[in-house]
Amino acid sequence: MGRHREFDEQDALRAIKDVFWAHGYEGASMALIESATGLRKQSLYRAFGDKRAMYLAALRDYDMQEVAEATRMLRAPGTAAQRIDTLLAAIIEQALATGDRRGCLLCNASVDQAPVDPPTSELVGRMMRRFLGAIEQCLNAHHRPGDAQATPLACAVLAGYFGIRVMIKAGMPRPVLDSARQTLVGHVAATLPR
Amino acid sequence: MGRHREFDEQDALRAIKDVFWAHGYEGASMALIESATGLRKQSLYRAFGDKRAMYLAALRDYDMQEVAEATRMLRAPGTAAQRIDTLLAAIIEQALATGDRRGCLLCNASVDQAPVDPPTSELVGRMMRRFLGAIEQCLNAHHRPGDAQATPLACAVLAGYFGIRVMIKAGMPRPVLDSARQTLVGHVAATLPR
DNA sequence: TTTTTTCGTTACCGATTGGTCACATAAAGA
DNA sequence: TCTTTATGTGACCAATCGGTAACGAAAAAA
Repeated sequence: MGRHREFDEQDALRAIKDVFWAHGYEGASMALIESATGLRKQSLYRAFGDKRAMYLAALRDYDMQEVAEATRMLRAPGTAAQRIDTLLAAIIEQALATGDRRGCLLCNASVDQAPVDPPTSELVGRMMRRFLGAIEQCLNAHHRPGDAQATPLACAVLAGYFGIRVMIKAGMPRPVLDSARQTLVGHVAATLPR
Repeated sequence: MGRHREFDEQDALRAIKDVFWAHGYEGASMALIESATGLRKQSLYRAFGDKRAMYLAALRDYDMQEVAEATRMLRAPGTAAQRIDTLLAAIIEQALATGDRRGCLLCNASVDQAPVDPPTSELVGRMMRRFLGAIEQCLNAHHRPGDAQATPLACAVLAGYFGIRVMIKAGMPRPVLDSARQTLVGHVAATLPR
């Protein structure tokens, strides 16, 4: 009994994610979300709850889609340094080629909502810890006894990742971004010889 | 002819900066700014222009106060690695001790307004370039012919700085922050032997 | 076919948004 | 002292904010 939803929740959530991604939480008005999804607010509220719930759902979707994709790149063939270099180079290249300044939704959420909204803070913390774990696992893949510990190095790589994302948003030119990337990757290669 | 302003513009600007710092651009309502400054909107609009102008003025004040302070720390006695370590340690310590999650206004502005507001983008770009120059100068202080180039290393240090600030906002625990700091500083020390 | 549930749409809600106008007043120059 | 200018205050503005109530229609179960 009852009627089925006419729109695809996944499609709608992806559109919602794009709006939060591009405009942040406060900057994403319900009017923007309506036009991005092609749906009316009542349908959105019924499907997802209030605006905050939509934001958290978008964050979770980002985790399952884009963060998972990055994690996959960290498991690709090659040395740890090569994989990290590939990931960072792809991010820089895509940003400069398309002029896309949305950056990383996890980074954006950390800066604009995590400090003021506890549920967001908790979710962001979980996502970041998992991403850190993926980096650590990547570094450990070629780890041999006697090598430097991977954990602190992973923290530095994570910081470098977020730093580069911030610098992209600030409009820093390619040489600066590439220098940061090369220096970071060079350090990884030197610390984990293989 | 004419009457003088009754309030101190510097004091008011500092209060405005604190509001944007803690709440971001969209999250900082004029009502918040009114109560933070103790002034009515009309006085604020007359003194500073519209909200956007207040934001840019706050950003410039942040540049002259807090960024200048950081730059000063990078000119303190000691090796380049020691100075950078002192700066990062102070940031981490202050954040964890006071629970202050406002982070760095330059970083916040890069993430939430630079991508969508050209004047902010331009100002943020200038500020970041100057900060990068300060880091480079710090690295060059003990630079000797034959040492690695300071410029790319400075880019990596800047990325590490912003990455740590993002990780603080995300609520990452002290060991993660300290690991990132120590790894970064260790790399600087190893690259610029002195 | 009838019943029941949820659908999508429209209209509407009070609150808040950034910003302006009018006005009495205080102060500096003549 | 008088004039002029800019002050601070409060009322007021349309627009937008996130969210809800009411409604006819569509569809699944009986």
